[in-house]
Amino acid sequence: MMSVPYEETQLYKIRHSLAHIMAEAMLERFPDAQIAIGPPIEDGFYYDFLLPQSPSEEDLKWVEKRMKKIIGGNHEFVRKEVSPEEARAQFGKQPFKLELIDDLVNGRVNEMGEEIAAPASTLTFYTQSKFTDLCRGPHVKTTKEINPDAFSITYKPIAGAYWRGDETRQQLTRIYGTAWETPEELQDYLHRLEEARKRDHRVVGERLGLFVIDQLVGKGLPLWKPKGAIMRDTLERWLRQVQIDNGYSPVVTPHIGKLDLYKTSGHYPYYKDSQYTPIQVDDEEFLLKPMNCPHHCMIYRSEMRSYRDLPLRLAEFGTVYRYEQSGELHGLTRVRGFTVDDAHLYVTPSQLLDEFINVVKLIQYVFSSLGLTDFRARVGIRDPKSDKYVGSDQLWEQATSAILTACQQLNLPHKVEEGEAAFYGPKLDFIFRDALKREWQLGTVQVDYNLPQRFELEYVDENNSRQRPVMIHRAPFGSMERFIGILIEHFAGEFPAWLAPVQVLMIPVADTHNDYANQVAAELKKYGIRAQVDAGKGRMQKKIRDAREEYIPYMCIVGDRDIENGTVSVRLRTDEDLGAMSVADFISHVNRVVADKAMELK
RNA sequence: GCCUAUGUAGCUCAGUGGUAGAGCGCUUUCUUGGUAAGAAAGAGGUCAUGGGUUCAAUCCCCAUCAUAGGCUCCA
Repeated sequence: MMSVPYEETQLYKIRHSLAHIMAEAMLERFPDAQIAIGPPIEDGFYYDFLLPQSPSEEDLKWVEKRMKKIIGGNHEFVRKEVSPEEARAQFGKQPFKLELIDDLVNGRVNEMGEEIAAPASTLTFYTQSKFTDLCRGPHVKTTKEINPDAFSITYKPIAGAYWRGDETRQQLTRIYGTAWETPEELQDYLHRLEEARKRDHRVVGERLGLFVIDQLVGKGLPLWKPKGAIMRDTLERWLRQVQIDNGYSPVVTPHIGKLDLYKTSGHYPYYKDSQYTPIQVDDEEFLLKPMNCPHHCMIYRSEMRSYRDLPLRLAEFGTVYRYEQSGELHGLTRVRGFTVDDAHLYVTPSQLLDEFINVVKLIQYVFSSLGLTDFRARVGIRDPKSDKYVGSDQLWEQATSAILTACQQLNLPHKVEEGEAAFYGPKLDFIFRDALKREWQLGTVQVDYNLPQRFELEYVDENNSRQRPVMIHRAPFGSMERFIGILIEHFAGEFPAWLAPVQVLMIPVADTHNDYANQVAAELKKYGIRAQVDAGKGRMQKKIRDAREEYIPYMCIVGDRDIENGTVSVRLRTDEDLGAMSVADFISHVNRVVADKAMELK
């Protein structure tokens, strides 16, 4: 299917034009405002302003109303080519625009900060109604093409944004808008946002009792409650076994290490700002472990290695601590203490490609077992303009080409992106799209020639000469916290049975049936099924309702009939009624669904 | 870290310049009910924290902390 690039669509023009209309209305409300840029984005547009005071809700409502009025005026968007001098004259009181003009005329960057090929000798203006903007277009012909009831600028609070995305420069006020061709599409979009809010893992996690973040413990330091911990443990045990089956060796390392360890690894100067301050004890300094790699390298180095020992695959669910900036913390997806499903593979150069391919296959297996099928691969390479990377060009070439070759051999569609590499090597990331089509970076595989060098890792080859191994870093989940956060949102709390914290809830019809319910639950537990009895007060209808709201996959209603026949009456969280079945049949049913990691409960 | 907003019971949220309320949840009692909320009573709050204004502050002002939406960042 051929698709038209976004830049050429009508929707793009509508959104771009609305950005200009918003700027016009804003200048009426705030005549002293300085205007920066206002591009279309996914789902809408924004415009950045420097304002004397921040706009209130009333201001935004006024502006939105005024925008509808401007649209109703049926104004033309008039394009005009101008010389740099004319442009400067027009925007004499708009310093941001003057800077943009300078950058265009001097052939530096365009309004989005992208490098441009040649200096611009002419610039273009677009004018609608009483507003003229420096802009390359395209726009709608007239405001008639815009449906005044298909956009909103009050759907989202105003935001702060740095001029040119540079944190050392001025902070502007950004107003976001969303815009569509029809009011129905707008409603649909707002509805989707509402849905996303409802499945927010912070909300669902609280409601289902999975985890809690308490400020007395510290920001970004989640506490796993019993129901969350059992999920996490289930995932961890499964992945650990999968890894053991694939030749990985579990290891365990401490939560702190001497500062010198990270100086040796080279991590310390690079990530100084995002680490907890070192702990001083006697004459030594320790760091809360920000990554597991150095510890694993020391395990490698603790013995003389032969080429026969390689690949050596060291795996650890290693908890690390990173001092993320406070504004970046977010529920479970961005935290300060988290557990990486980490492994480091030490391989000979000739094993690199095969091992890399095996790692990717393992990650694919892990994702597909969880029913996560919608993901893409991204190859992150160096940003040629940055000097933050270590290692020789030759090693970078080698590593990059190994990754690209692996992608080709695996037939893995991938996109190469500059500047996405780690400081020590290129990487392959798996970007997952959840049920709401939002993208999340999950698994990552990285090739590293740097750490083996820094730790002087060696093995003895066939000719009895010492060689340097290559290292592969990999984490299919990324981190347990982030991964579970994403699973919560993807499944909206309705986990497949094998992951559900409570798999079966026994609901006695009356409390005279509690004994039987307890007896059946004990039997289920014997077979490894996570079963609970709701022996509390209240009617069974209420208990069914509560179980539904907790998304418990199986409800077993038991009363006189079931006691008489030795059955359970099974109701699914999908409201489907499986009717009465013997306890033995139910156990084998649940065990099959759990063993298959099936998405369906039937 | 920066911009903006918010902070009242375990949760969701009303409310007021004269020291507080609802629903859900929790406890107890009554109800023993076959597939989405039975009834009643009770417990529970230094109104985020610290200052200031005031005869009087949960409410107004300032600071701090936390949270949210963004920006920047993300080994």
